[in-house]
Order: sequence, then structure tokens, then C-alpha cells
Amino acid sequence: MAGMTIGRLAEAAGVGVETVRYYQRRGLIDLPSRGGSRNADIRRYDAGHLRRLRFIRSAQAAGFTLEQIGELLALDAGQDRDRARTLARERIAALDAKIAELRDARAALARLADQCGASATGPCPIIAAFEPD
Amino acid sequence: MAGMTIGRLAEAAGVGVETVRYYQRRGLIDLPSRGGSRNADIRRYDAGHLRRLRFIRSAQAAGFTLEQIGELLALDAGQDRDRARTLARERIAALDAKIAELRDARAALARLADQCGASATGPCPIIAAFEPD
DNA sequence: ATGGGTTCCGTACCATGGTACGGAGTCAAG
DNA sequence: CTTGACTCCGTACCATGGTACGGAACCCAT
Repeated sequence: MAGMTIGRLAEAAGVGVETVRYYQRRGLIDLPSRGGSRNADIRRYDAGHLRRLRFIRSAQAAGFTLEQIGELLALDAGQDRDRARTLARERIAALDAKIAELRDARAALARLADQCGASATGPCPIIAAFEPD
Repeated sequence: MAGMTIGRLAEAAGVGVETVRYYQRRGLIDLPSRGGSRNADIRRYDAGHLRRLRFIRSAQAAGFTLEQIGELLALDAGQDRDRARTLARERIAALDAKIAELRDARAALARLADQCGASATGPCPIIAAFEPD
């Protein structure tokens, strides 16, 4: 598993090579030293890099921005748990708000699609309903 | 209510003047003709424009992109209800997926924040947990 | 040893949804 | 009738998260 090329690494994490390079540029993934043995130019990646890459994707799925993920990574060895908890709590609050918003929108849209299917005449309720009186 | 300036219109809808102009450029709001009376240069907006602007914000809250909103608006007088229903159903499916994703992330994060509060030693669970084994 | 696929790296470009800037004209109150 | 706020419009810029391009070096299989 150690000694992956960037292409293998990207493939293993399900992202594009350019995405990996982009994360390196952002400082989220380190640039491994170039081949220890005879391989002068190609950088080799190990399981740690893969875990890092998957960490980034998981945190992104939780709605963290790359900048916040950078901060989480900087808290690194598990120091500064207060700050980590604060970030987590902020994210939870934001998620709650976003979930509520999306649920409302979902309910409104579902109701409208029903009405639109039910009534064949008049203006389309979906269009009409977004127009406040 | 008729005869608002762009500034009043924007204020009434809770957006910036530049945002209104941006929507005009995108073709989402029409450019009213310039002052009917003696006012040569200033464009005047009415309640229809305000409703249009609020429509855009509502649809945006439901997760439609500006491009999709443009399409909804083009369906205009309520013609082509099939297309409107299709757009609505696609959006509902996307919302369901997004809501599920955010809920999972929320649950995971809440659990971690708890653990992080509970254990004072060792690596921070929030950081650790995003790292898959 | 040669050809096709990778890698390396810098730099440029993309979509989305705005926000800012600047100069000229206009309007309303003091 | 001047001053300050607002309007008009084009064009430029911003943040976010990538994606694409291009030339040189490299590596592996035939």
C-alpha cells in the first residue's frame, strides 16, 4: 500500500488527480519527498495520505469548507479539543438550520407538485405559489 | 407601490441593488421602461417586479439554481405543467438526498462532540473519527 | 530502445452567485 | 442653486472548489 503514485492515491479515494494536487496547494495534504531509492522524480504516497484524503472528503460531506478542514487538521494531534468542539458545535447548528430549511422547501414543493397534478386548468400552482401575494 | 426606484425595490425584497441588476443581466427580471412622465433617466419598478424578485428568492431557498429559476419563469403563464412538475420532482429527489446526507453528518458530528466532551485524554475523537481506518 | 501512459509543476480557466468601482447624470432638500 | 444621495451602466473583481493545458521528464512493457 505504501508507494502509491498520485494516480493510484486519487483512484483509491475516488477523486481526480487534479483534486489531490489542489489539496496539496491548499496545504491540506503534504507533498511527500521524492522516491527514496532510485526513483528521482516521482513522489510516493502511503496509507496515511489516503486516510488524510478520505478525512477531507468525510469532513466535506459534513459541510465543512476546505478552510475549516484546514483548521481541523491544524489541531492535529488532538490538541485544543475545545476549539475542535466549538467547530463541531457550530457546524451542527448550521446543519440543523440548513436541514430545517430544506425540509420546509421539500414540503412546499411536494404539496405543489401534487396540486399541479390534480388540477388540469388554471395557472400552474408551482409557478404561482412561489409568487407571494 | 408603483414607481419604486431600484433602491426601494431592493430594500423591499431584502437584497442589494447590485443583486437586482445582476438578475436583470441574467434575464430574470425585466428592465422597466424609463420614467413615463418627465423623468427621463430613472427606471421605475412596481409590485410585479417585487413579486418576481421574491419569487426568485423563494425558489432559491428551495435549492433551484438561477438557471433553473430562469426556466421556471419561462414556463411563465402556467403553460407546460409537465415540465414544471418534472423540475419540481427532480428538486424534491435532490432535496431528499441532501437532507439525508446532512442528517447523517449531523448525527456523526453530535456523537463526536459528546465523546470529545466526555473523555479528557487521548486524541480528540472529532479529529480521529474522520480518519477512516 | 521506443512508444504510450504517468507524473510533475506552473499557470490558466471554469461555474456559481454575487459585490465593487467609477464616472456621468439626476433628484430632492435646505 | 448647491450639496449629498441615488441612479445608470459597463466592466472588473471576489470566493469557493475545482478542472484543463502544456511541456518536460519518467517508467514499464514489448
